Amino acid sequence: MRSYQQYCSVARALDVVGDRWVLLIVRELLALGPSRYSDLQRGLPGIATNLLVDRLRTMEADGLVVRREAPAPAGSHVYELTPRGRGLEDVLRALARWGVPSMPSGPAHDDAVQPQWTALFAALTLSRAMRPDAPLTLAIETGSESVVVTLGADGFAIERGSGGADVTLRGSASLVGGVLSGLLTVAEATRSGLVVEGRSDRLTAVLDHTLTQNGAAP
Amino acid sequence: MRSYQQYCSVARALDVVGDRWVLLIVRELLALGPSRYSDLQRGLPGIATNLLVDRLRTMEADGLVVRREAPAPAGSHVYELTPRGRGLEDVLRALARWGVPSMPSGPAHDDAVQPQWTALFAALTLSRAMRPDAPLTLAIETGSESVVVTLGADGFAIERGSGGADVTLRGSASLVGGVLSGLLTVAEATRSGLVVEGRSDRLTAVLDHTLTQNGAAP
DNA sequence: CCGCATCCGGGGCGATACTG
DNA sequence: CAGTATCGCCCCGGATGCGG
Repeated sequence: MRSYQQYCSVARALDVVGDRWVLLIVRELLALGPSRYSDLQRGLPGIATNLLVDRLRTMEADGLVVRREAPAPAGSHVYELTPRGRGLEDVLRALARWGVPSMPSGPAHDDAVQPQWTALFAALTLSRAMRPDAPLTLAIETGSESVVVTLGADGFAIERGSGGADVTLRGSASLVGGVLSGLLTVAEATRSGLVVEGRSDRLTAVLDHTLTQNGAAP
Repeated sequence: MRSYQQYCSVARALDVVGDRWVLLIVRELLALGPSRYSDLQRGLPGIATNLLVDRLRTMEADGLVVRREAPAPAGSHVYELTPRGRGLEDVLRALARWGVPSMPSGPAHDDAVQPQWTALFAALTLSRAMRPDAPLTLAIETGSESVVVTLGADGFAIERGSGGADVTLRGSASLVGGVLSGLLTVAEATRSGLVVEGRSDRLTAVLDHTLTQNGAAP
């Protein structure tokens, strides 16, 4: 991106992350951790292949990602966030929160829907409210795919699959998102077709804690 | 901006604020309040006139700004943030913080430098640490222009000029910014040429409070 | 002078095809 | 699987013009 040439930390930040797709690439890497090129393509429907490569190269030069040899047997390599790149978590959290009012309308007919996006929203907004001693695993199933989020006070992890979670949320992405953002209560969403399995009490406890935290502290 | 067409609140947010210059326009309106077209041009060196109009129209359609008749005698009109637009304060705060590591190098030879940018940084990062009963007015003089920031627990205000503030910071933007971001102590910056006048003790108290708040809270 | 509108050149971006 | 190459378009930047 062309620099704004302004000695302002906001402008400087945008010089690096203001380019199209950059923050969404960070989103994918933050959600799913070290990822291969094709994994990123899956999570970024609509991106052109040349742009994905371009962005990854630039982000590597800017110190946001590193390209490493893949672990274990795979002969390929993976892209991974650096600490500097992970520092964008606060930016993504702010954007994710600000974007909430545009979500209740539901996905347009040609919008892509992927569960790790909802999972990351949960991780970004709920992780801060976790008790240090009681992590929570949450399965999110929107459409045919599903992921499991592990929420802890010290961070989070998201993995594809649906292995034994404490709670499972199954239904349309807007219902699941509505519950996670506090716009809908679990009871309301259930009435609208959301399926909740497992320890729903633990989920509502975290949601309540998050809401009071945001409502009380200015 | 072309939509990402992803049902993700981050992508939705970027559909609205991801266009070039949009967040910097928000920065200017957040810093200086209702502004005329030419005021915005002053604060956004490098923007083309057609782009500024384009962005303002789009932002108006998206509900970020409103165009009002100018108050008092002026026959013109002003642009003002809506509550939705002001909601981007958290996004700007996160970006401003993330951009700090790119500031100590100082402005490049053709970088623009304007005091309200430094003032907004101070407002965004320090306002949260203010005691409810003790607002602080801070004059910032970098180069020939100067502004006064009023920091309160409930918000902030920035005005051009230099009328009687509690504290005055005069010097290069990187020294002033270094102190405000906590990278330099007042003593260190003073040794490097920063001039501090007035109640520097009240400034250091707020800075200390901010640092401990960010250092302690996870 | 302020607040735009118009025009034009260049580059970023999007879609597809192709290759090691 | 992980990119490279190509092409067309539209966004962006810079300049100029113009009405109130």
